[in-house]
Amino acid sequence: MYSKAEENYLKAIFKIYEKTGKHVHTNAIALHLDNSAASVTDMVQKLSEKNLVNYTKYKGVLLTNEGKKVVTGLIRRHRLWEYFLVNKLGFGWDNVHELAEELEHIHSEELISKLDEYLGMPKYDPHGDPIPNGEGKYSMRTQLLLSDLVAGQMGTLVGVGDNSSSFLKHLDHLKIGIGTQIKLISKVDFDDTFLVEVQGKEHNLSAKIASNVRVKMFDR
Amino acid sequence: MYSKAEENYLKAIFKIYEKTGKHVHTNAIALHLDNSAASVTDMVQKLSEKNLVNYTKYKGVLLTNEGKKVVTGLIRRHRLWEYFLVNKLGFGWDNVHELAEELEHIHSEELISKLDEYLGMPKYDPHGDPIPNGEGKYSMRTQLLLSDLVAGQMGTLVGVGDNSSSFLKHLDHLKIGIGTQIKLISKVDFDDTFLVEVQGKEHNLSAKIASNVRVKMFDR
DNA sequence: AATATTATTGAAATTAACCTAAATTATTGA
DNA sequence: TCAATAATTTAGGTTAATTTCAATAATATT
Repeated sequence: MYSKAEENYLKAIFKIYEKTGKHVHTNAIALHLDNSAASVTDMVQKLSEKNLVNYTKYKGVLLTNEGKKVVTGLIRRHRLWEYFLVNKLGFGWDNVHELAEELEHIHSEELISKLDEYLGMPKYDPHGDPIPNGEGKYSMRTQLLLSDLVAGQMGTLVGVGDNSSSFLKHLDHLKIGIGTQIKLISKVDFDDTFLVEVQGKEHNLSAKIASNVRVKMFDR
Repeated sequence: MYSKAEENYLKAIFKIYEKTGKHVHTNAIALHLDNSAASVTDMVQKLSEKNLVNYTKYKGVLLTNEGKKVVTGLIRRHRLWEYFLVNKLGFGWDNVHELAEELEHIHSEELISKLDEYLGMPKYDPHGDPIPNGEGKYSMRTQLLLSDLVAGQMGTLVGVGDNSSSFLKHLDHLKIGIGTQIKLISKVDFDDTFLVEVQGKEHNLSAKIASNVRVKMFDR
């Protein structure tokens, strides 16, 4: 199996690639992992040796299929543990990331498939992110950003774009969570904020918040 | 916090001390952990620096109170995870040791107290071993070895002295587990075996098995 | 195209956890 | 009691994952 360090590099590469869709530069990885660029070069060469990434000097890396498989496994474990921590042990959704980060490095296939079954094979984690199945497949929901709605439209919150504790705590405070129904009353151009209605109450949300809330439109 | 390696050394020292009750020699630890004696000396000196053991050159080590506290925490985590794996996820009792060995190194106090609560604060793990509470206290049951019973006496199996997979699988095969009632019919001096009755069936158990089965006598 | 900026690399050093081989100390049994 | 044997420690290395720092390559700016 791969070491914790290797796995964390692969995850970082995956995450950065998700945003940019281009070759992932060593510097970007160094920034993300708070490591020196020199360490990253070392590790990236090692990962390339093991055929987990394709590496071109000065250009950056891309995950190979093998590398993607490793990352999908990590994400599956991470999100299943988050689901367990929140829905069985009663942790808050703002509080489980670090623990899942440790638990995901336990590799037993049997453990994960039994945990999956015990949890009822959930499709989404507590932040609305999809949980890959045993084969690495996961469903993407058609979803929009709250900031992309048109005034008057209504949606159900299905995910958040940022899992930072401070953001999630803020949502908790507003009594907004997964499943909450949100109606966009209007966009306020003047200060680029969003007037919404949640459970009968009006709130004024910043653009930063609105662009980190993912909603699903009602089927009609 | 302490590293995995340090914790494993402390656990080994604890286990060996449990059996012998004397200073724990370098070689005994090396044997237990399958390390070289020289590595053990290194680590033991480090643990001594950190006041987790008292170390006398050429004589061996004893755990300090601090060291004992660390070990009790490890045992608590290990046994709670075993309980979870067996009673929630459906693992067999012969199959959980290695996984618990990994899970026990996750240090979150919140995780363990929430897990404990979720499990209903169990007092014994799936092998009948006591689970220390948050303060490190645990109850010892008055228990006997099956091999110490007198012919005709009956007891309930409450624990096993060996958690090896092969031993536990053998017990499974005989349909003997925690809670099983066992009656000693007679000791067979000739070949040092034990004739017992379990659920209406007679079995002839070796001395090795009988001395690794712990029973509690019926209260009358 | 020349220069400035940013990214990448190589070399040398560090730390934790190991190892082997050699030296030292303890034990024991003739 | 003292020499042989066993156990332990020391000394000196190895490996994985880091770091820092200086040199070099690629890219961007004027």
